[in-house]
Amino acid sequence: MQLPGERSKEAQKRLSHAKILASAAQLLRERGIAGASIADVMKGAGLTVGGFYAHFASKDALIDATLERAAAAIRERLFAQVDDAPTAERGEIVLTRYLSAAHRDAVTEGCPLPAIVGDVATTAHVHRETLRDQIDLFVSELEGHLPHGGKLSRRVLAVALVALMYGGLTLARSVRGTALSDEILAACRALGRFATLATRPNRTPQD
Amino acid sequence: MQLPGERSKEAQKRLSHAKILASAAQLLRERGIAGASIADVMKGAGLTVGGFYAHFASKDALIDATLERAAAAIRERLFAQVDDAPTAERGEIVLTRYLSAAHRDAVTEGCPLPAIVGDVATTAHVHRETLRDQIDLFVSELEGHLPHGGKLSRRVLAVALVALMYGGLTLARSVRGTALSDEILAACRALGRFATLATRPNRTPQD
DNA sequence: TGTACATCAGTGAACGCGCGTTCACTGATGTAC
DNA sequence: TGTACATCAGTGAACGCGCGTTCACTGATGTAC
Repeated sequence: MQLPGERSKEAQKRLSHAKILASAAQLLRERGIAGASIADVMKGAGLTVGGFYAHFASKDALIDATLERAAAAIRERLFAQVDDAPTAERGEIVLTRYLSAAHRDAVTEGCPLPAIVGDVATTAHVHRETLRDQIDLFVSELEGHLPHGGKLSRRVLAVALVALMYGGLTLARSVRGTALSDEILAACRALGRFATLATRPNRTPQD
Repeated sequence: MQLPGERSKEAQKRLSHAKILASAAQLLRERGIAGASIADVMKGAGLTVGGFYAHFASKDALIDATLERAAAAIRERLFAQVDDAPTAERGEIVLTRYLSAAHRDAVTEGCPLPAIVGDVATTAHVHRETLRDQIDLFVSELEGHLPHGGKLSRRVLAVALVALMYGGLTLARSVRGTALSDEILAACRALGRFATLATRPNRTPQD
């Protein structure tokens, strides 16, 4: 007999699937595509290598699924409660969260872009479409939180800010532990703040 | 007898060394660290694998040397003749060159950062110091071409612009062939232009 | 100038290693009657 | 309810592959006398 929520064969598999994705999400962000080996991902899920292919058709499929998942997770955290703030400040809030020392240091819980984009730009072309979709989602959601009426259109500003955030965070992580790392985060926050606020200098916030 | 400029044993070795570095510079930028295998680098130099270790102590040493070389080369091209332009326009010139479709597409002759930074941020920690030095050189040289008196200090603006350029170019390459790719370049140019020009709105260019 | 020896850049096969993927097998769960 | 069979998630060894690195060897160049 099967109580709802108890382990049936199906439920057990779904649980394993979730564990694999969670393990992959951590390892992918921490070590990149090549560094997140299937053996390590499965070990992190409490399973062994061979079982992987009952859940995913290939490593590529896992990476795509993990990228989508991790990107959705960071979006949720970045934009959480942003609507509580006045429109004019929302962009800066997102920017400050993304370009924080906390985000730089908490690699396994953060944005997956730094671990993915470089490889996709060079050799991992298979993930281009998935990546494009996730960048689009990020840009669109950010755009929705930016004020109208700046000198740069909301779309242009959103696209440029995503590039600035990605670039700043990735550069800061690449020189982690040096003074330059903190400097990069601070400078990108400053430029971003300047762009989100000063683009609409003669306007009264109105919502 | 040995004419100057003729092939002595030493000169021959120096020539091979240069060929290896040139081949590595191409492959590194095109395929990243992992994609630039020693066998392929040596083949590109017209040599075979085993000879590599007469020139470099390890692959890591090759990557460091190549990164320095390629970074110096792109700096030279980016800042070429910039001094001929008025101070106020110099930042924008560099920005426009870096964030051009031509630079995005000519991967093997371009900036090495997109091929390197992501890996150094995740697993290739050995190259952190070399990378830091090259970022520093890039920032310093850019700073020297920015005007005084903006709302952001020259240093802050230079650091942020490097992050914006790196981020924009790498993102644009990662989604190469899509409409988003061109959009990213254009948006980053727009933000960069806005920051370099509009930061000093009430000043007369004076040099 | 000629000869014998030393040097060493470059060759190419071999090494150990970690990877993604495959596959015969196991054993708990699910189904048929 | 009990029994025989089917299913299939997960195991763990094995595969072929490409990698960085090593090493015995080659042969042209350089040196000593």
